[in-house]
Amino acid sequence: MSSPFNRPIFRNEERSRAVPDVAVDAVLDLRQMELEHIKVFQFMWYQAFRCPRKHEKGSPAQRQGFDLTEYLSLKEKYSQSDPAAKIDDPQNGIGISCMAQYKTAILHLWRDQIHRGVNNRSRDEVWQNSSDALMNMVKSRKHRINKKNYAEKVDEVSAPYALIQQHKEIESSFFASDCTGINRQVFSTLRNRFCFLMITFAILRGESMFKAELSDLYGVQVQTPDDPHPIYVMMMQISTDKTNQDLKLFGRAARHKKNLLCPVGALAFYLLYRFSQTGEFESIDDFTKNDRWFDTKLLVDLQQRTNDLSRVISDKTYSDAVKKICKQLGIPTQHYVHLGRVLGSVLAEADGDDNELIRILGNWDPKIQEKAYSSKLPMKIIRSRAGFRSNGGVHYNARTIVQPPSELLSQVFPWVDRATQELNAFLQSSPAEACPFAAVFLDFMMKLKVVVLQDAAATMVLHPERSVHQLFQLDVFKSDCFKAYVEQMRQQLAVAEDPSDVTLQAVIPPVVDRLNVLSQQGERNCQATNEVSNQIRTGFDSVHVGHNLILQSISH
DNA sequence: TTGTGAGCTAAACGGCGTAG
DNA sequence: CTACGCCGTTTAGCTCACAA
Repeated sequence: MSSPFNRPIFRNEERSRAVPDVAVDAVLDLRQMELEHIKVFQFMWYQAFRCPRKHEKGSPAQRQGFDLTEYLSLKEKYSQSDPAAKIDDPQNGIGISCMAQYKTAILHLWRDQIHRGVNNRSRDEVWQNSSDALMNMVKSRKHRINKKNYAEKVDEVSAPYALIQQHKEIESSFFASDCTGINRQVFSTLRNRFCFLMITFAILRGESMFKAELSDLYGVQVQTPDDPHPIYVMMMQISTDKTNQDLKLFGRAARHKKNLLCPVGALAFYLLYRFSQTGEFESIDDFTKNDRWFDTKLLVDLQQRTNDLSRVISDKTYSDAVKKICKQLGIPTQHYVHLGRVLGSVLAEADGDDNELIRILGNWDPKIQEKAYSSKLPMKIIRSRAGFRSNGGVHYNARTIVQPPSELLSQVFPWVDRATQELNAFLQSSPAEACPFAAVFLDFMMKLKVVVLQDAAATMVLHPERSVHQLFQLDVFKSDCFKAYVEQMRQQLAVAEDPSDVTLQAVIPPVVDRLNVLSQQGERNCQATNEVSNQIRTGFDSVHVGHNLILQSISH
């Protein structure tokens, strides 16, 4: 990990080749002089207006720091622009975070100079308002520059929605069904799949996984008197994490209801295969010596044949795998290592889990979750504002499930199909290009086609007086096909008038589950089983029995 | 007493490259 | 093909001081 602050900054005077620190290096040009406001401002001004640096293809990476030539040409350029007019934004510039890092490095340097007695200026004489104004300018210009460059919007709004729809596909891709023969991908796919599921369902950070050791794992079995089956929870101690002061943090995940999504099962598979390849514990028969196995990492690399199982794998290893899959599935996202954490949090929110609990599971400081991860999908209130009960109950909205015939669909927004095809063809032929938000928008328009027809048909059925409106004089609504569709809608809506049908149907599967479980429990609950079964049978026999009775039966 | 922003810093990301 | 290093840049997210 390259970071400006992973070592003492100004300990050594000489510049070591091993120092990767960008901000520090940039500031190096200031080190030989006594810091004072003008120098600092010029330095920051240059940073604010220079081009972001990229790797030159083919040439070795070269550290740049303060480029005097570039500074002078920038100065020339901006001195010519009309001083009365607002200063132009650069085509593209570094962001506020980078500026903030420079500022931090400068203030460190200033303190260091004070400490060494080579500078006696106050902070205000080094960092003045004009420098702060520069910072504010960089901060506020981001939006303008994005707008001007037509920056992708995908991460701001849409990514979580796409994730919810596709997380099962992500899992299957990790499992890589083509790993049937002897294949060196097998190990890494099993490892990455476990990593993904664990991060998702325990809402972890990637690095908690990378740094975890086998000796951080243990399990807890929980069973309340009402539980027919125990819940087995896998616990992972997190001893090093972003910030954890003196607190010990945990990753927690239970065996998942769905076999394929189970992180504990994924771990079991991964370890089975790994041990079969490494034979690592076969030679350790003495678990009384901690030093013999405590350093063994949970996630290891077998590819490089370093045989060092205490080595932390690089985050890139995992993120590249995730990236590949996202690309393959056409998932618009900027998160890779973080994908599972985002996805886990978003899924929990969509399931209506309490935000406080999400924070606890994700080991989050309050407010960070809302700020950084919330899908902006508070489902409870959204359901309630859409006219449905906000807690409990099933979601039932009859008009939304009557699928319109394709003949009608093709007449609404006819351009969408063509545009989608063209976009797909474009993405296929030039995978390097990415316009994810276009795909998301087209997907939305596809859905709106259906909405148009469903709501129009429902209007015809429920509010026929509105059929005289100009809107409904459009060709599509005049066709026989549409009239047939309206009839279909009429039937569906008529059926749905009887809510007990709906609720009863929704309740049946859990009831059957419960019945099966009870009968498996045998004698212990024999009496209760009969009682419940009888009540439920009565429920099925009579149409008039509401779902309350059944729910009652279930909860007893 | 609770909420908030500045400050700081670790983690993540992206694009290049190399080794096995 | 996987793994991972390097460099530049952005994001995540905690702590603390201070305001409301």
